[in-house]
Amino acid sequence: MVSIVVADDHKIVREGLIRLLEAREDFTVIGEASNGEEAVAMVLERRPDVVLMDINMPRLSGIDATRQLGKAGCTSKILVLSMHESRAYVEEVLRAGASGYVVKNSASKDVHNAIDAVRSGASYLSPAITQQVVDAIARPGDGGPSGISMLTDREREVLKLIAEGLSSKEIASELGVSLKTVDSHRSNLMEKLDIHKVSGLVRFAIRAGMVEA
Amino acid sequence: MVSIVVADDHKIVREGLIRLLEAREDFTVIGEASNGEEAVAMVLERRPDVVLMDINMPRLSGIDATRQLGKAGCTSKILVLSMHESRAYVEEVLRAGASGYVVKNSASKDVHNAIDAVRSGASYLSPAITQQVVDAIARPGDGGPSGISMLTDREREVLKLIAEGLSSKEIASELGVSLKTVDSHRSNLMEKLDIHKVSGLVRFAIRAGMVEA
DNA sequence: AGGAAAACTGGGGTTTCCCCCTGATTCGTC
DNA sequence: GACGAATCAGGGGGAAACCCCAGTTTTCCT
Repeated sequence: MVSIVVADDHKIVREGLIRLLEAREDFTVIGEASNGEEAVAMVLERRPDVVLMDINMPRLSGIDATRQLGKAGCTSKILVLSMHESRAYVEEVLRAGASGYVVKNSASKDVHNAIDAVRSGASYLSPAITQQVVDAIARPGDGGPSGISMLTDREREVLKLIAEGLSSKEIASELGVSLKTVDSHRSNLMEKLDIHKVSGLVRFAIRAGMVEA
Repeated sequence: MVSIVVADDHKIVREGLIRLLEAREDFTVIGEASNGEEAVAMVLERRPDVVLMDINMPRLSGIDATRQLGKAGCTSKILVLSMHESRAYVEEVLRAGASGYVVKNSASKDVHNAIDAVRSGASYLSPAITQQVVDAIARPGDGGPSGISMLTDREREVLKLIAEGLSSKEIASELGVSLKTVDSHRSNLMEKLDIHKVSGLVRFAIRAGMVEA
């Protein structure tokens, strides 16, 4: 019997997923969470075999939740569910400690297979993205890890706030640092991403799932 | 017996929805579509009682698909499924001719109720958004349709280029007009949309489907 | 443990661009 | 003629982008 916690911010999606999971008699859903914080707390308390975690969630993203669970020494296998197929995403998710990455455009059978895979200690990547991972490995000199992974935590934070529409001054006050510091981070991340316009940063942040469109 | 077509670009979401729908014995799903064009073709061919339509779909958005079905004289009731709760969305959806608006953060029971409602000729709006619609009606002078429809062709063109990352100077040369003209359009469209930051414009343009993220 | 590298922090100054303001002219439509 | 749309213009305030720099802390590697 495989115990599972489902985390997704949309109730109806959660319900649907649970139905699909419980079509397998050896799967049992022991909890559901509607945001990242709730997911972390629930997983640490109930210790499921597998966590089916959406990326886009309020309060704490699925990626950050995965990271926290890893630091907390949690042994539950984490299967990330995402609507994005971009390489940057997959990298981030796997580095955060997830065991699998399933795109939402998968059949329920694929999810079943993914759960079986991570249960046995393996990794699972949706067919749609394995090719991209292979591509990424095949050409390591194409400019590096494609973006977001080369940013520091602070730079990611600043990027997110830029994309949300805050001015540098507002970001400075939000983060409790000086305007000049924000300016530095801003310059540095623009240099790293080779994106030198706000519009480009916003699109990048949206593609990367850091902010909603 | 109520016949239903489900349109959503994520297969797993479709599957989940179908399960939830068929939990009601008087509901039967007679087709599923993964994009707007497919949805329009299928609905016109199979004439379901109800269409459960996601907004975010490739090729043709759920809103545009709804509009096309209306023009084609389709009598199927359209129930739009959306992850957004903003007023601008709801207005656009209803003006496109949909009979209902259900946020994804609803329980399956709500979807059942919504289908019953539109079947009997009524409208259905998720509790989360009814208040917003009431607000919008209560103050009709707050700017009108609150969206892209109030922009002129030229302003839309400028907005698109802004969102694509061009500077005003580049837009001017692209359109073959002076920098000052672009500046005017820029100011005017910002005023109309009440969005005064590039980041906000980019997100708006992406939501409106004018540019890719 | 010790040192190197990176990250985070802060500052000064310059240039460019954005944003808003007030105007104006032409054109087509109602 | 009134109106809206599109075109163009000047000027001013402010933010952003880019340049230089440097101190502190954290992280990483040997």
